[in-house]
Amino acid sequence: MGNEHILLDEFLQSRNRKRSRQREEILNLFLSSRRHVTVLELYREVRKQNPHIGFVTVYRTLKLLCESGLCRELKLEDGIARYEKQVGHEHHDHLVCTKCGRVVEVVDNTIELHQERLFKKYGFYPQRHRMELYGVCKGCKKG
Amino acid sequence: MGNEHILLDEFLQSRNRKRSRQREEILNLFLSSRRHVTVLELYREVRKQNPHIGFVTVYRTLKLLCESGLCRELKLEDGIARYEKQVGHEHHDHLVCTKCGRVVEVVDNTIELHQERLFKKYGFYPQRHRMELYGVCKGCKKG
DNA sequence: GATAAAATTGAAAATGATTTTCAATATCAG
DNA sequence: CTGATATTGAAAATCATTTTCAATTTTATC
Repeated sequence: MGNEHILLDEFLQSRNRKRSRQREEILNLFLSSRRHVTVLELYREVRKQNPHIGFVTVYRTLKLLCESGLCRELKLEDGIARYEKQVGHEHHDHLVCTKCGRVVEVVDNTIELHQERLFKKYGFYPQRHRMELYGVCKGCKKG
Repeated sequence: MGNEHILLDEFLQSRNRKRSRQREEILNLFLSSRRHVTVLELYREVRKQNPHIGFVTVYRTLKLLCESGLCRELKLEDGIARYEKQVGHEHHDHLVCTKCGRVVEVVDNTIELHQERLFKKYGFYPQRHRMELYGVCKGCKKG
């Protein structure tokens, strides 16, 4: 059993919630799916393996994974929720190709620093931020 | 007639589209409404003045104003479209209070510069970006 | 000014992602 | 094992937004 399963179990325990076969399977497929997966994409994977698991359960499990800290929800311009693994992944922002949809994860420490300064400047207690850069990637510029 | 009405008319002309009483009224109320107005908020204003103007017309007119460059659509974490005047407003990002919903417009040239660098670094042609900072404002920290 | 072609309007219905409902089923502490 | 409690899944509800379409308005042209 992978580390993530242990973390999920601990989370469930701590909240008086229960394990289930479905959650195990969905977590497994989530972990082996591509980054920035949508609910529908993951559901299709799940259904291949176990057609008895419902769409709503995938939805709910992804939300649960976000609560547990294993997963992070990402909403780009199209407004559709995408989910990315959190464990073993540092904070990062996203660079998105508006032609092919490719998503690159980026970090810039100077930007991070200046974001903190903006919070301070306006007297805000910082919680989180979102930064997305939209452009056309190398491949799509040529094509 | 304000400058914005002239700009809208020119835009409509250039696209073989037509002026209308509704568009005039909606533009007026949009211009005098608070920044970051939602469709519903603006619709309520519109209805006060002219109950015959429909909800969908307000929707469509705001989209039209965005096309014309008079207006910019903004989607924060809640996913509800908000609209802000573009004319006479420089580019800016948003600092949002997660308690009271207050929105502050911010600019940081260093951040802008480093965003450009990120585009360059990954070989992207830059189109636009979105940056939102979420925290708790001074007033809400005390309360 | 009249007119015809084309765009706009508004009410209702459709859409599409997400959430809720609820009865049946599964989990787990004791 | 058992009862209390959580989860499941199908269907229905939600909610912002978009589309449809017949009636109306606008505007270019006569």
